[in-house]
Amino acid sequence: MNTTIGTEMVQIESKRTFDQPPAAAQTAPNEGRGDFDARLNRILNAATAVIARVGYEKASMRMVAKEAGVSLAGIYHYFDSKEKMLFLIQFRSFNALLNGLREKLHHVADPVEQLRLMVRSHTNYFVANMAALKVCSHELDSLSGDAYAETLAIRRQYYDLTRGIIDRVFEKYAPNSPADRHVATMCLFGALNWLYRWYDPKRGRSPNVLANQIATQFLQGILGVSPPEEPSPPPPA
Amino acid sequence: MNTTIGTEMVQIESKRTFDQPPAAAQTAPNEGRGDFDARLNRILNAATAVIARVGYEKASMRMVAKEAGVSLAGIYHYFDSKEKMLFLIQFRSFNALLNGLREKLHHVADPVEQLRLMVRSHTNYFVANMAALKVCSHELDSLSGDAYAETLAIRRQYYDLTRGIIDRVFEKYAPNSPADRHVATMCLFGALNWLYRWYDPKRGRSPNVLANQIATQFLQGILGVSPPEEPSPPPPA
DNA sequence: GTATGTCGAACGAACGTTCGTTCTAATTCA
DNA sequence: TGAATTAGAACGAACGTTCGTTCGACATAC
Repeated sequence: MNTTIGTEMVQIESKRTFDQPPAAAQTAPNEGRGDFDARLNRILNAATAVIARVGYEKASMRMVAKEAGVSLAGIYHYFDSKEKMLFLIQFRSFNALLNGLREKLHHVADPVEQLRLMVRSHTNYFVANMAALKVCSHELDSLSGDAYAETLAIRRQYYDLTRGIIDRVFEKYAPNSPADRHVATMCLFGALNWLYRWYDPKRGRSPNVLANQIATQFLQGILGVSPPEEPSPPPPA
Repeated sequence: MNTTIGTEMVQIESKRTFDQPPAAAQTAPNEGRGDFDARLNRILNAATAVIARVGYEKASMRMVAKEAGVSLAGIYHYFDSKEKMLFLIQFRSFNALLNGLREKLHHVADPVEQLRLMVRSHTNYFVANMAALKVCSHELDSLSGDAYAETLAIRRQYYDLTRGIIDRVFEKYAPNSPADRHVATMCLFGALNWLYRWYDPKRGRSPNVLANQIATQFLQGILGVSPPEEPSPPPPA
């Protein structure tokens, strides 16, 4: 099915199949789908909140049903299983994260600025979707089989995208650094993925200040000197 | 009860109470305790392995019993409950980590060297006790009530110890840095606690090289320049 | 216009399984 | 013998999932 995530469309499998062209499926061609999607999103959001609160294993389908205001059996009209439900949550988030970053990177060429962008993008998405990103960070191994492989593939793309930026930063500004690029990348992911354990946007520094410090620390850490500061307003958009 | 962890002794509560002096507790004064402790450790190690493998909620007491080669009911002679068992695992690890670091810090005065020591100590403990530290990093919220509060208190001590080092690094080498000390500290913990997700000592760089890179990146990150390198061999032990 | 048929959506109830924990009786060891 | 410790059966509770049914909106037939 086509589900809107942020601004991009991604293919997501749900229970509904579209082997037949959906032309004459409904009299009101969009109203039926709207109902379906609205309810799907409501359940997914409820599930995300519950899983973020108590963890995947402790989160029961009954809790999700209560939080979503839906019957227990009603949930199974949208997912085959609890595991597929978790898969959808993670898949949607990782896709949004990945596609959002890809799009933004087109407007920036310098690798240092790209890395700042990556950190800012990740932090902002985290602040806007705390529960979802907590589920993504904490329940990485709760899937198995094909579902796990599929999320792993997306995470791998996100890693490769970030790793490429870091490689270019090294190449351009510290080509002779002995630092292991993989270790450096995972340190950055560690700092970012650990956010869900401690960062509260309502109590701490603003997301932008936080992102700036993380990015600056990381860049100084691998380059050994203060990297060029953010150039005053970017060239005409 | 007194249980040996690494080289230090820590107070740990288990099922056995010592309201009575343990003098005449057993005919063989040390052999009985040895049996008890050996079996306790065997069960704890088995539980650590199982929980690290499948997670706390999915880890059943039956799995632990099988892994330890003990009957299901037999486990409950050593713990009141599954939660107390997890508590003991975390409590022992955090205590070992904390006391190990405290002891080592006595031999070093410069805060930069102290921080390198902290990273090396943490990394080495991780490599030597991968399953335990995975359980400590991943199951932080699986406890509740008093057990949670108690582990939180130890973690707080570990944070304070590290935070103090970082504060002194700033004070001595970059007193005017606008960086938030708390954010800096949590970035370091993020990089360290994320290790269990990706680092395999058998496949990647050696623990010492890894620790060096993490420490150097962090120090450069907050100081903006390469910090003084490790002084050649330490003074006579 | 009304009755009939169809289909997806949603429901409460129940299924079989597994969980943490407890009970009881047998066994072990000094 | 007697105290300590075991294994295995059994408990109630909670789990994910399925079942048979009902509801309501729309299409068709008369």
